[in-house]
Amino acid sequence: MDDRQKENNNKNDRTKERILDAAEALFALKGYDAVSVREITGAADCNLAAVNYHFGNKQNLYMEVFRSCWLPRAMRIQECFQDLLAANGTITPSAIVQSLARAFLEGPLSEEERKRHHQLISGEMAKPSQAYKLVADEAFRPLFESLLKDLRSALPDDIEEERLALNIFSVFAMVLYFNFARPMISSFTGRSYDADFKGRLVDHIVEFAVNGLGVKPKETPL
Amino acid sequence: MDDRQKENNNKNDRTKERILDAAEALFALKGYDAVSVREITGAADCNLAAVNYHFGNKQNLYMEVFRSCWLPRAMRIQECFQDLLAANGTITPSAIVQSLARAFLEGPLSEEERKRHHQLISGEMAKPSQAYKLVADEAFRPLFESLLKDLRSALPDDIEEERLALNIFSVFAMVLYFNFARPMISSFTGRSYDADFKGRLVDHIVEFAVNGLGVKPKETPL
DNA sequence: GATTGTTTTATACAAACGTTTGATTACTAG
DNA sequence: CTAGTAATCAAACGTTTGTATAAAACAATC
Repeated sequence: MDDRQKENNNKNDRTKERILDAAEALFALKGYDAVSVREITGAADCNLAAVNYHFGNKQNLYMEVFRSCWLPRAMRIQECFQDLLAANGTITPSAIVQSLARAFLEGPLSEEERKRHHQLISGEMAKPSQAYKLVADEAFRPLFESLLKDLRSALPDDIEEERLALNIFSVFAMVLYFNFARPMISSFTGRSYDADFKGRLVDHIVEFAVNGLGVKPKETPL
Repeated sequence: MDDRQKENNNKNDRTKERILDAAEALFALKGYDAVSVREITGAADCNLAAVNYHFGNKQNLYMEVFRSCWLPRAMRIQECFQDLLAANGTITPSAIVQSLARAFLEGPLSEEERKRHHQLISGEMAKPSQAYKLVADEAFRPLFESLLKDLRSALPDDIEEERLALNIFSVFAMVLYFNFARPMISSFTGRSYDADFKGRLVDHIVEFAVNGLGVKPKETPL
């Protein structure tokens, strides 16, 4: 019974996963409306009707891309952040910011994955659909809460809650912007996003944000 | 001759401008591919063929929206920034950041205009088209250069060029993110984007960024 | 008032869209 | 081998898409 089910799923998922992969790549590249079902099934090398058979309709396929492609990757990034932070020993503001920046900029994703990941969410933030709620609830909110907790423990107790939130958003802003605005940043600085430059960016983000937090907690033992 | 020309243009531009306005609103709301020519001409209350008559095709209309709607507004924002900065007297880092943040967050645009403006450029950064080059060359680059010059004069001479650029990007990151991610920020903080909150955001950006710049120039006369 | 050039109109077109259908193939279970 | 289920396929559905066309309406000049 188990074997039957498993083999069955494997067979089913063969084209189903090819469709998901092709759909994700195309949706990331051109956006939902600019991609046709024929384009997707063409890239996935399967029949036109396969999308409706496996996913019901185009919208469901789009949602499924976020559910089973985007979210797991977001989880991997977040786990990478947690690991980096844990490996850092004590939880200081600079350790938090650095772990976050590294997880996003040079984290577990391949360059191709990072591009897809970032382009998908860019499209969704520019023009939110149903997928936005999914992503906000399952990825953004938990990461936000986790950062809130970490930062609260690393900063003096008398800091107000709203200021804490704004600080987190500001760090987010930099991390996401340095991913989001890659073309512009590369063009204006004349530097490509190689390992060197990404390391430089991480250093900058850490320095800028740690100063920006505006408090000198225990991490400066002077 | 003048009158004839003028009246002629007025007549012509009547529907032409209605189309531009409707197109901008719809493109901002739903993105290029999700908007049909029929939808636009319907909203502009004119004939279907008017788009092709006045603009040649849909793509040209989209470009014209950026050329004659978006760019002038970007100029107004930038002028507002220059005015605020000039009114501030001496050019200090905090004056620069504050002027920039205020120009973008509470600047010359109405709330509706700001929404359109930001949504149009979000879509273009998420999936760049020909319009991106126009916007980068005519708006982003000049503002960037202008900020570079101002900041250079307000910071010590020994600061390296790349660091200066990264600082500008970081300030940009915050200013744009606090516009870009409004839904998320409102949802997570429970605050709506009223005058109060926007003032709070400006203060936060200034404080965070000025500390982030990490140097204590003449503006702290202590 | 006829003429000329410009704008608007109704209509048509082929192409592309998402989705449905019914036949056909592949595979499993009895 | 046969019955039955799941997956694939070619073909077609009815809409909607962007664009083209040719006639009508309009405005200004002579």
